[in-house]
Amino acid sequence: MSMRGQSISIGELARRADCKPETVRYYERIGLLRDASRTDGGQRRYGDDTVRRLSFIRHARDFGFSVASVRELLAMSDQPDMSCQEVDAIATHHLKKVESRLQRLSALREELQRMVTHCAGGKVESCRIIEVISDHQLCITENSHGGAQDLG
Amino acid sequence: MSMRGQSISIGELARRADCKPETVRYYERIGLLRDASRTDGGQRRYGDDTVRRLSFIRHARDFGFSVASVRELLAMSDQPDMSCQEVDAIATHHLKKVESRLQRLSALREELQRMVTHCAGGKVESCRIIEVISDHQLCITENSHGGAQDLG
DNA sequence: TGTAAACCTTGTAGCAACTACAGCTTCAAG
DNA sequence: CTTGAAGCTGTAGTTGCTACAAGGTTTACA
Repeated sequence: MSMRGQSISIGELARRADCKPETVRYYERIGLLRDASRTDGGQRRYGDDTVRRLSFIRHARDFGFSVASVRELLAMSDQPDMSCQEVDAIATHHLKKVESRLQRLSALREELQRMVTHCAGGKVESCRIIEVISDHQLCITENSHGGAQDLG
Repeated sequence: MSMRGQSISIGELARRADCKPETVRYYERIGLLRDASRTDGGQRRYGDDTVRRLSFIRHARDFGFSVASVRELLAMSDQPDMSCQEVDAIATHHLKKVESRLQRLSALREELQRMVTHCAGGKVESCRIIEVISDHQLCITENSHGGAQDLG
């Protein structure tokens, strides 16, 4: 095995994949990235394969896939001969979740718009925003109820 | 001070505000709810005022306001004579965040739809989904880039 | 009055997915 | 050969809860 291409430091790797060294170490710790080879002094050195792998991870995370899903996607992409049914299943499942999130969020936007529009700028006593938050009855949409999922 | 109206247990309170006892204790710990009065045996007892306050908190959280924002909103609603400019500012700020989140999410949905639609169901080798995640160049929208914010 | 179920108590640890230190060592440029 | 940036490990913090364990209290019913 040649050492050629094992010349990228953790900082450089992070820069190329648009994240931070801490994140790289974190991914190594949880097993998304394999243990890196080291210099004599103990610093990590990477090759282009890891740049590609890390970029894949970051993009998938950007797309909103959970680390667990990324793990599965990585395992599958490591086996090019496999059927991609499972890949499709994960993506479709994710799409469903995104769609329902989208619905909730847009109901929420309408409610907030309504609140803000109706706030006359007077006293807190008669503030439309406080009222709507206090009394769910004043909501138009039923969608805006149902448990907050990290919207905040 | 009469003890009348201090007869609601933590479980009952939680039920009325649609959350769990653990959450109530948590809110007490972080100072969103004041320390409750206790029975001789040391159990918490509440009045209707707390039911209203907790409902307010839960609704605000449902609307996606952070605990920090809820804290500010509570402080303001405790002062009915104040101008509600700040309330409006918090809500408007929140609305902006919701709107940008919404845009990102809908770009994400399109990309996922495109991925899933183009996945022919063949081998992982030629899987459209894996390709798009691997290579951001294949994305249509620019919006789908920019750092994942708790999408899942 | 006894007892058993249902509820409550505190404290602690866990979740996701990082992020931010502190206190030290190593590397690379000049 | 020095200096300053970057890297190392390990641990704790973030947000907003949730989930125990190991006990104590309340309440309803017989």
